[in-house]
Amino acid sequence: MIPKMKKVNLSTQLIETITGLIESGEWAPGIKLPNEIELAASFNVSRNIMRESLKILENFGILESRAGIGTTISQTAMSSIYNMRFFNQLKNDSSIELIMETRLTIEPALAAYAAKRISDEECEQLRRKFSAPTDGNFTRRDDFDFHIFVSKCSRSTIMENLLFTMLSQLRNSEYTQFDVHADSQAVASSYRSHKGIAEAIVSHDAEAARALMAAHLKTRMEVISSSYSVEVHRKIK
Amino acid sequence: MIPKMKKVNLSTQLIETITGLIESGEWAPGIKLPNEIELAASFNVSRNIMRESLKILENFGILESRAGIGTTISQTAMSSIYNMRFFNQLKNDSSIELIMETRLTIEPALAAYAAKRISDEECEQLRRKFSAPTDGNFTRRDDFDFHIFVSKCSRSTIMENLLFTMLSQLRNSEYTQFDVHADSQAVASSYRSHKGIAEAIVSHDAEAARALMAAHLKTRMEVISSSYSVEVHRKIK
DNA sequence: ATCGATTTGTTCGTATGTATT
DNA sequence: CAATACATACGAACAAATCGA
Repeated sequence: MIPKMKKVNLSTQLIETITGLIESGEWAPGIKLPNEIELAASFNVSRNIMRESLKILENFGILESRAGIGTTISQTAMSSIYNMRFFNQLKNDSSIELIMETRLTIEPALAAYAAKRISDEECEQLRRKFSAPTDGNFTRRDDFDFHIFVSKCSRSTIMENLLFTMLSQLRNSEYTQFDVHADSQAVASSYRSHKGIAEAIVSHDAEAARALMAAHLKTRMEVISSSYSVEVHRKIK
Repeated sequence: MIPKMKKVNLSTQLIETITGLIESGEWAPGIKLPNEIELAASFNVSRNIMRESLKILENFGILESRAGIGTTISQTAMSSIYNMRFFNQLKNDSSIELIMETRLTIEPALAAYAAKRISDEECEQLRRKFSAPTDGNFTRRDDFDFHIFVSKCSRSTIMENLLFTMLSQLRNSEYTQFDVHADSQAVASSYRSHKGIAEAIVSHDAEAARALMAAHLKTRMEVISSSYSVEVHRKIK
């Protein structure tokens, strides 16, 4: 098995070089960069490659380009670089433990906010989900949908988006094959947990929703870590 | 006052068009795209513009390009698109209320994890911070540093990075001028809170650290919302 | 208000390296 | 090994935006 090195292309190298220059303080926020042609020359690449890199950095909010003016280093460059690193970490290096730990922190709060802020229409939707007889047809997709629905009712969009991103990671990860729902007993247990949480939310009982969600996630974490302690330590994707 | 419309350039439009095609299902994950020349022709742009857009989408993990093979839509395209949207929201549209609500959820947990996982060396650093006489010289920067330091000790890097990003937002926002630290009484109060949290952490008392951090943030939120109820509703930046 | 200088935005043509067959 | 298909990269040019004289 070959390590499968990915050859980094020029623009990726350039991006790292430039962010390094900014972090080291050599390129300070606010200063104006040389024009693209000079930049390309000094980095010894073509203007097109230079532009690709600048575009990506602009996309992250690190640089700002305006026609006729030039390119400047954003005043918020430092925080944008952290933004970028956060994004890349979330995309590539999130272990299942980290994700579950984060879920355990934010989801009980999301359930509590949902109980306080859910609309009447959303209550109706939530009731319908659990009135229909779902005998054995409870899938992992239903699981994701439930957690996402609750988070939407919370109106706390930062955490909602974070949860969505993490759940998408889990959905795409190797971990899915070890999902507790493979076990039919766990399926039924999970379904009951969801039903309990939903009831707490529609009756606007924030503290009950919080406690039930915390208990639900703790149970799932224990099942995962006890059954698959080895595999779980592997990184996602 | 002119609305200051920024002309969207071609690659930005292209990115939106392509993500739209993927979200609508027209371009499904896994399928191979036509080569760059054909793509550029069908979108009626030049190859360089096409490449700039593809590069950015590749950077977000939505597309995958390999020389000699072609460009394919990533299997994780859907979650990557959400990732991208989350990132953009966090970067541009986070209100102070949302940020503070999120901080109130994650920071007590981070303090608790820090109490459990802090190293001896970090304990020493934390003690030093509060043994020195900081008579009146407690700045907003110290405030940020304290919260960041605690989050680093938690070893929960997802929440740590999220917090860092949010604090950077606050630091760069208009809100800084309304900061509670303008009030010297609040400065002293905030410093005492930090000291108490630090003591709980170095003595590995997780629940005390959690409770003190929660109380600290709640106090600050109340000060902010009572004193500056109008301004606070404005978006950041 | 026009003109010219500067700089990014955009396009085309061409050459090179890499992977598949 | 050769042919093919493709992304990667480079260079030169024109268009459009901005600013200052």
